[in-house]
Amino acid sequence: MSEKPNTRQQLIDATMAAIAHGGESSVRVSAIATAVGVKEPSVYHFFKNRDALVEAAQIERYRLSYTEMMVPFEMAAAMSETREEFESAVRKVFALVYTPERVPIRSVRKNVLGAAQSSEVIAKAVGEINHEAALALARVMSFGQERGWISKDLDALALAYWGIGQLNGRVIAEMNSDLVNLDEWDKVSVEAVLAVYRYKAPK
Amino acid sequence: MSEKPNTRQQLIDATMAAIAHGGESSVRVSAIATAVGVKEPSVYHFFKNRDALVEAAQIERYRLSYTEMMVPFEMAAAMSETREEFESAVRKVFALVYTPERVPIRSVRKNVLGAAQSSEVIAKAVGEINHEAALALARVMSFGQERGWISKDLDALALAYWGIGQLNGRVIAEMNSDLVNLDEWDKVSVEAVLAVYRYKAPK
Amino acid sequence: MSEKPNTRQQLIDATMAAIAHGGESSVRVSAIATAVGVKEPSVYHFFKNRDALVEAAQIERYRLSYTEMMVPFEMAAAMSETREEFESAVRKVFALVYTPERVPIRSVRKNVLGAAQSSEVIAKAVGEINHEAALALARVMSFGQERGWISKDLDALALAYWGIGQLNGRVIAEMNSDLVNLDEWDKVSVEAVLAVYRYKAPK
Amino acid sequence: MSEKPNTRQQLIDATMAAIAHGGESSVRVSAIATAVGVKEPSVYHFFKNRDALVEAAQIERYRLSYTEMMVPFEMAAAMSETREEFESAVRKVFALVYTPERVPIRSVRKNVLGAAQSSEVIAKAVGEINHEAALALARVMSFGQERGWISKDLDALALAYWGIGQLNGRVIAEMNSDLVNLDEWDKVSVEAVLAVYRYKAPK
DNA sequence: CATGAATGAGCATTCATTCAT
DNA sequence: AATGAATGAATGCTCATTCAT
Repeated sequence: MSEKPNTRQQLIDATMAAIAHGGESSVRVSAIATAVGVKEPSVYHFFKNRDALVEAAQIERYRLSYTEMMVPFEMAAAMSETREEFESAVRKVFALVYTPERVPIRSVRKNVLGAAQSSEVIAKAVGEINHEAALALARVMSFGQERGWISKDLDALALAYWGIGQLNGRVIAEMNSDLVNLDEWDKVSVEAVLAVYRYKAPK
Repeated sequence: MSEKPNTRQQLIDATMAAIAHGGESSVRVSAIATAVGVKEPSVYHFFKNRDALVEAAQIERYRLSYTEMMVPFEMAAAMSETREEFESAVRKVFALVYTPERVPIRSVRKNVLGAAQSSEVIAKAVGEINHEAALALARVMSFGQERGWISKDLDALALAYWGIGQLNGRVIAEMNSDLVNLDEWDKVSVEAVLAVYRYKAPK
Repeated sequence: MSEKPNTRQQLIDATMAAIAHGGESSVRVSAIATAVGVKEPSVYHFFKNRDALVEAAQIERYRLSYTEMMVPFEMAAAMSETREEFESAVRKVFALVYTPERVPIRSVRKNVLGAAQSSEVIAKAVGEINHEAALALARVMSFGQERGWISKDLDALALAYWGIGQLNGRVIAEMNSDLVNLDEWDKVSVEAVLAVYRYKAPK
Repeated sequence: MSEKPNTRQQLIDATMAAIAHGGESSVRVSAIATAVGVKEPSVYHFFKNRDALVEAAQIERYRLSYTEMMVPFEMAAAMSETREEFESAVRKVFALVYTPERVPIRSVRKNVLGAAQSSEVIAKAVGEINHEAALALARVMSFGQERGWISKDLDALALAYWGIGQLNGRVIAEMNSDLVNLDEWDKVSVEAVLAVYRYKAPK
């Protein structure tokens, strides 16, 4: 009893798949329509034009890449009682995030980020999503600062943005996973995170 | 002795400019030809097709974005004598790199990185360039490790890749420069770098 | 009730005319579209590409060249009662077929036959059309054999193919109609046909 | 010591091969040049333009297809002493000509014939070659007529043209060699030839 | 909601040919 | 005899988009 056509969502899904496959500019309205099993003009019932469709898909892609990622961090922090537990939680979250299965998710972000350059709308949406995520993470940072687990000499929001940036930095290493030892990279990253949390400003 | 036509290089230059202006998909073979002062068919004398031209240009763009960046770091390290001098050098290099004028350079990299997803050729070239840069940086890391300025408990190459990744992480903050304080972000980043250099593995 | 656009057939017709005029390679998609009164892209709405259009037209040309030719033979044979009448009918049919007005029709066939060499699709279609015609003619041959007007020592289908081949053989003479007496050629051909019908295998 | 470049002949050979492969219109000057190991401009040293090259190749193709074929017939006839020997010789020659190895040769002719339609020059050359062959064959016919082996009621030249036409007629059967029994076809053809040689005009 | 038919607006690409070297 | 570089002249084809049904 769930035979809803829901053509609109299917179009977005097909577009997301197309983008994942060949990049934004490889999206063909005709191909999307065919993939969903409708004809081209139907696409225009749901989206003003090709760009609107692509934007919707890109934003959806970016959003999905986050929701899968931020939740555990908030939870892990909330459940910690001591600095040791907190640090252990941080390590676990990063171990989870740096898992091979997450590579395509980062790939998505790398891609949408590139697309943002030529689309105001996407850039704006991406910025908002990033900020939303950063704010959520900043709350965790503040929580840690209050507990004394994170240095109060650093700005919580900046810390959050920087933390998210860690993930983006990994894509470069991932592109040469045969040349760099990703485990070592992860170690550097996690230790850097923990080290900076412990940072003390010189008097 | 500057009368060489060198049409090929001019075509690449014009394409680089076009990409910088409107993105990869905005490149028009005819426009490139016109810009260089030749006719379209001549483009095909030097490049198999439009894609080959765009690839050559993207790779060149990426390469240029690095050469402007890596040199000072190597020099700064080589001139240090003490840990204090080294750390001071690191701070200066990052201050230089995180300068507003460098934003467009990172933007280029973000962009080519996105393009790499749909082009094997570009992905390969980008990977190679990254690795070349990472190797150069790894030499600096090793140098620092020998001097005792950088922890020997971390892999030099991983440290290098991670260091380069810092720059990529900044683009996310740069997209919301009105919401995050970039100076704070830079502080987090630099302190993280220095902190991780000083890392000591637990016994 | 003649308001049907039937653009597809019109495109084939225009292409047939174009081929007849300047050969297969003279076909211009734009010219065809203009002739039919539509724009170029519409051509691609009905045919995958130029080649598909040309193929369709060539096959149609070949098919038409036959339908104009086979019918009378079947009728003539069916109406004969005696060997004399049959032979007289054969002479009349050949007289009709070898008429100067038929030269262009043979020319079409010669032409399509040449085209078949570089197109699998055309070759296949031509083969089928030939066979269809040969089968029809073979029925006439069998009919004649049953009546005792045609030798049973020869294969009906081979006779049919050979009979059709007579027409193809004439094109060579037609190319030098100033040097050969075509009436004499026709006489040889018809007498050969009748003579072979009367063939008796040696004991 | 036979290292003559003889580029000209090589160009013709390469062109003949190209035509055999994809038809006249598939000939690309660049491809021909590459095949021979020179650059395009060199082609223009030897031929005024592409058409001149193609014509030379087509005529060569057609000529070659004949020289391989006519000689044995003349010889066979000249060596006969009686009608029985002559008929036996005719059978042998046709058996030789209708051999599977000759199929591609007829294919060449079918092809050049098609090409002749769009080129005056080729048409003229083909006509001349045909006529030359027909004249040679007509001499054999006359020889047979003098000996009383061939009906004097038929024109020698027409007989010659018709005889050559037999070969052209076979191509249609050859295109469906899986559907027609070519041996039967050959039988029809040879018996028709011999029967027409024995033709007697009604008084 | 859906689509067959049609099109405006480009654009990449091919290819024969020339010419200075 | 050969060629690197360049080009004039087309031409096939793509693709987003519209609209009547």
